[in-house]
Amino acid sequence: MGRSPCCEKAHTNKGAWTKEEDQRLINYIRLHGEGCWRSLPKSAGLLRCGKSCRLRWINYLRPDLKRGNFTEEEDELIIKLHSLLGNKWSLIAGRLPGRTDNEIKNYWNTHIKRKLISRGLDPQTHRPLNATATAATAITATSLDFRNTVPSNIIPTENNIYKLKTESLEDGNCSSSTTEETQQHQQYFAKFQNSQVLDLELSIGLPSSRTQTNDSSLSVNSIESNVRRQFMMVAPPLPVLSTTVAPRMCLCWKLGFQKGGQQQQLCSNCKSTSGFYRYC
DNA sequence: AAGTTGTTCAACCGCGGTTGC
DNA sequence: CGCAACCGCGGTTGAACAACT
Repeated sequence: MGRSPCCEKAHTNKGAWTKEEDQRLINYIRLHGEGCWRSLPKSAGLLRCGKSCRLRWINYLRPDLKRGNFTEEEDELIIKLHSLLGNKWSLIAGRLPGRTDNEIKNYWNTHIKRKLISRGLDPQTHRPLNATATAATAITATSLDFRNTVPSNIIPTENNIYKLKTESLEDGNCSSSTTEETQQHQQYFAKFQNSQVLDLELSIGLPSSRTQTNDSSLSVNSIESNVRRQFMMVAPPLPVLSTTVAPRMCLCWKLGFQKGGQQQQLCSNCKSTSGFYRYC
């Protein structure tokens, strides 16, 4: 025996909400709070599916919604977050107080896509539209977007750990060749080196089968496990961050919430005892 | 003024993970 | 343990409106 159905579809309204329906929903949530969407329509006297009530409240009626046009700062933050998270609208919305995932998704599709194209960038990959495939994969790896294949400059080591090949960049020379690919990699890494953005001893690791299935950290409701899952969602079954070689990565700082030297970037919110760095 | 095309965004749909029975 | 509903998410749709011809 399973649960009983949430609503009788034959007796539910669809389409645009009326002011009366909105008011009923607002009044009910003011009195009883959010949640229990299944029983809400009946209790509130609404001929709507619980799912529809939830959507209406979250996307339109919630009192903390910002409304109005997006600011330039919000635009840039959305672009930055999208380059890291992909189409994870709810995660992106979590970083923009007063904005909903639906609103950001619509805004992305109607405005930001065009904005990026006008800048000569692919809105999905954030790479130059005319970039070569090899250069693109290098950018992909170093910007921690693992949705594509591991590029040739990421070299496998033991235990499924992949390392970025950087030794040829330390003295500014390429020991193997001066191909266009290498030059592009050099330029890209040099940019990071100059701005002290990334520790080039960054390692990425493929999650082992133990980590994926038996690691107790995945079964507990910890932030660390959530972050692991989020990375995996962005990039299954591609690499997740490994902290075995100290990839100091604080997203507060990466997203522009913090300033200063790299070692000070790891805010207390981001540090975890297991060595994994949180979103915060 | 009327018709056509483009844009916006609220709402719906279907899927995957979770949870109650 | 398996089934079925719940919940939340991302993709898509379509009505309303604006801009253009």
